[in-house]
Amino acid sequence: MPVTIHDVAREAGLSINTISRALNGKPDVNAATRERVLATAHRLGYVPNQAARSMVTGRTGTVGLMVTDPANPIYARLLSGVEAVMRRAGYSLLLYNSGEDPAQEQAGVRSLRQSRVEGLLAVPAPGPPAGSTLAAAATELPVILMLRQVPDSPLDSAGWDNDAGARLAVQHLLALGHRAIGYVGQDLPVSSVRVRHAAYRAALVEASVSPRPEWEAHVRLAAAGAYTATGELLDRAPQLTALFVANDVLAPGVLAAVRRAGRRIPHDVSVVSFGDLDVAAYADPPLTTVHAPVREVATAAAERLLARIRQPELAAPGAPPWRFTAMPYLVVRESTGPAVTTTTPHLPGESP
Amino acid sequence: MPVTIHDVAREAGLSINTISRALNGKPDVNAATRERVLATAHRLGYVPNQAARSMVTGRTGTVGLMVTDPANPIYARLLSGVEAVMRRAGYSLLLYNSGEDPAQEQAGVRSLRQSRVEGLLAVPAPGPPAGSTLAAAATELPVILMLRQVPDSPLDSAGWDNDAGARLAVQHLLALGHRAIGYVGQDLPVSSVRVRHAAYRAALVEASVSPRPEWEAHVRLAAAGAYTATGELLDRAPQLTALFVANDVLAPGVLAAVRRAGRRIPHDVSVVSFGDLDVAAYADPPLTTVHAPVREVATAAAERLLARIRQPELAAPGAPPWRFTAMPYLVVRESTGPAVTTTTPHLPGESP
DNA sequence: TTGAAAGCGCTAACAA
DNA sequence: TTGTTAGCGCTTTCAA
Repeated sequence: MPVTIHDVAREAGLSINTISRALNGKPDVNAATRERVLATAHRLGYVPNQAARSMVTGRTGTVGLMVTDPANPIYARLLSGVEAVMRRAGYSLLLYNSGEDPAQEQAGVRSLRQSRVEGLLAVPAPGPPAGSTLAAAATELPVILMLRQVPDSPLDSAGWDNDAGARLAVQHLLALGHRAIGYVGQDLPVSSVRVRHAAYRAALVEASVSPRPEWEAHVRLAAAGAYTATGELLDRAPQLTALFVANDVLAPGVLAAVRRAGRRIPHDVSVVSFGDLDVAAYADPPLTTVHAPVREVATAAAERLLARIRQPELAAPGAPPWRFTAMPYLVVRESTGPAVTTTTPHLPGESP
Repeated sequence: MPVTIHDVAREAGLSINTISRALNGKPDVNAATRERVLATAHRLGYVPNQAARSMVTGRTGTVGLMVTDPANPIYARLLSGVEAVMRRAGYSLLLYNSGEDPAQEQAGVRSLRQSRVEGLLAVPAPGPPAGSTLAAAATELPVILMLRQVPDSPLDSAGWDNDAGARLAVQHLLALGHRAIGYVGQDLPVSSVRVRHAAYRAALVEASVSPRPEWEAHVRLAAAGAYTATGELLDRAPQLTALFVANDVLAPGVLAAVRRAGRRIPHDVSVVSFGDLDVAAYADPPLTTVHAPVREVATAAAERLLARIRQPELAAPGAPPWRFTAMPYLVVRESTGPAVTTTTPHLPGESP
């Protein structure tokens, strides 16, 4: 249906070969001829057929991007960063949403392989078996994991240091004198969540505080779930003077629940979050949060993928996988403050 | 490089034709043969080449999605909704970000046409000339505009009623007794922004309030810009008792600026926003906002595109374009309250 | 029920 | 500098 190279050839009175050469900027084309070809192609509205081109070149100029929830601000930013790098490199982006579902992930990999994407950037869905689909895909094309690690995976991956980031948050609270520090995180069996949770516990232990299950809330849904779960948490463990919220998307719900419980932030309860989305800076009070360098990860992953596409030998068999780990850092705002010691009698003249 | 249908044919001792028929579920294939083909294909890890298939069928099974900023939560949701519909229909999604730049939009359309997308869903970039690239594309393939209208465009489009939505917001403030109502909106020459702005003014006029330019702030960047601009606005027009914020992404900045100016919400300044993103529900105070039915628009646009792909005759030449207009509705939360009349003396016993 | 052959639109040898 | 030809992997007639 659309205009083909034959149409241009006929119209310009040349062979299809010459059209192809002229349009692709190949040498050995008379300047005047090239001019004429370009003009004719433009006049006819000719746009080359990528599929036909791919058939012969073996290259599709397309990479796949698989995320688990494109509406999540973190993935939206990730997508935005990846898209920018790929567009500049002349690659198209085929998007697929696994929705945290391994079966969808498998379907997505198949779909993307049908499209002969030259590489794949993926946030792995939870298992079981975690990462097996992506590992299988990696035998056929370059695959870069993003944000979540798969245990013992030989695949390239880019992310940030969830352990260090979570410790930063908890240590900040400890340094302020807090001991009864609660945890609010997602209930997802993926590495990023697990690592932050483990780091929270480890940081407590290192400060000689025993982690307690009843100080923790694991929520399924985002903001709404966090609201409910935090309310229950504060009922269950009223002694908590601080909360580590493992993900910014939960933070608004947590803040609302704390206020609903009649506790002031940070005076009664300090809150540190993880992510540093826009919401953190403009929450009330502005959230102290661990900045997650999303853009950095997106750019690094995308560029690594481009490098692997261009130099397949980068992934020598048996060579250790490439790993990019961005360092999160703490952004102190106004949702954290010194622990108010309620067991110590107030000094004279001190306000309650 | 990958396994081809020939490899499967050789391995199974059949012709490529039979392989194709068996794999595509065509009739007239012996059950045992089909079984053998499927097993062989699976064993070899055969995945059909979509490009080759497209060459002969003329269908690519791909649609294009062009947005102006995938990191914006509204577009992220839109993308998510579109992806869901397309995935269920067996279509792949090719993503392109115009970044509000008409030149990029043009490059994107070209790229997507090279990929022979069967249809295009697009949030039009601002002009000039607004929509000309998309209008040109529409002569070649089904195009559905989303969220923004292009004046006098013959293209199908889906969005919500920005005029009604903005009026809902302003009338809510008027009904609460506010008269000095300010406006904070983006500085983007696109219909959605313009319509909300015009509706704000119209609603004031209809209530016999003269709109004043000094009551308005038009900001370039999102939250950060809103913070600064709102601060200036409140300095310039301290008499404002309410603000209509034309876009949720600006709201956090506005709230922060209002607080920074020492004004309480809603006691001193009421705030209504537009969008109803997560941020609105969990802001402090929870934002009264006009709910923008993003998912509804995404679904409607995607389904319309599918319908047009399947039945090209839906777009009869000269027929009026399809238009889907979802109705926004007001969600009253806690950021709005009655106007406190400072010029009227307090009644005895009334609290200040 | 299966096979042979044509051809989708294009690029890349190779010839002229 | 330009034209001719082969063929990428697949589906679709048409024959067997």
